Amino acid sequence: MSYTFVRYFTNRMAETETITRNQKKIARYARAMAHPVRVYVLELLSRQNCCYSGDLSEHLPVAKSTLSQHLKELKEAGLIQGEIEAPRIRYCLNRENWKEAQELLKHFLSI
Amino acid sequence: MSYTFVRYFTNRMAETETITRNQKKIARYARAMAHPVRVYVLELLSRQNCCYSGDLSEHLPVAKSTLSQHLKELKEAGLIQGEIEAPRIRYCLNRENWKEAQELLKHFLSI
DNA sequence: TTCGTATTTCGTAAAATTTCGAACATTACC
DNA sequence: GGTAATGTTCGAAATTTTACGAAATACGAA
Repeated sequence: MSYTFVRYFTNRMAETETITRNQKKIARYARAMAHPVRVYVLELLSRQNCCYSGDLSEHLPVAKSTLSQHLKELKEAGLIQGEIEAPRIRYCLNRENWKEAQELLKHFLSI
Repeated sequence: MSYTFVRYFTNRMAETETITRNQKKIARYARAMAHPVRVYVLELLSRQNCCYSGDLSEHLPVAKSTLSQHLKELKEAGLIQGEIEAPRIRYCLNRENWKEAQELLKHFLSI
């Protein structure tokens, strides 16, 4: 059970605050997924390992600067990471955090 | 497999628009879950069937009007519903839409 | 009918999100 | 050193979100 790697306070409310750390994390990840463009990007990245901003820009109906903004937010949420490669930047999922988001959200949805 | 009740365009991109209907739905549900208070409420409701606004208000560190606003957003997202009962209002999950959210998000997270 | 309880809606304000085009960075190649 | 290719950051504007207290609503009970 991979769940054992994430501690859940949700059942015991084992913290002073009524809203737990995990609930805040869930909200944070959900916020990152709260835009169609970002859902599209995450879905693409979890299917094919990596992609370039240009690939996305070709298909998505938003300005490059807008796309860049969304990528920045996914990066700030910890869900993706970008590696500079020549004139381009290669974006990949941040597997570790993606896994945490999976576990937290799936658990949250399964209660 | 309950998945058969939700059609996924995510693999085939079977629509004219690059962003699919389901990706928009996922973003919409994620947005509803994008605040700690709303995560708390959803988690409580999926654990115990129903609750009253007052119960929540007692525990959460927000003004009643703020809580009411969050409940309204969950209602607008289709995730909860409120039934008038005496002077109070009893909030429950909207099981049908909650199930859709579960299926869409879990599938999205499992790709 | 008047009062108290439970909760929402309104008005308002601050902060965050979303979007775009223009300007700026970085590197590869003549 | 120029120039093209690929992206990001900046500046600005519109919209949305979040939050609160005060006022309004709805209803049961005295």
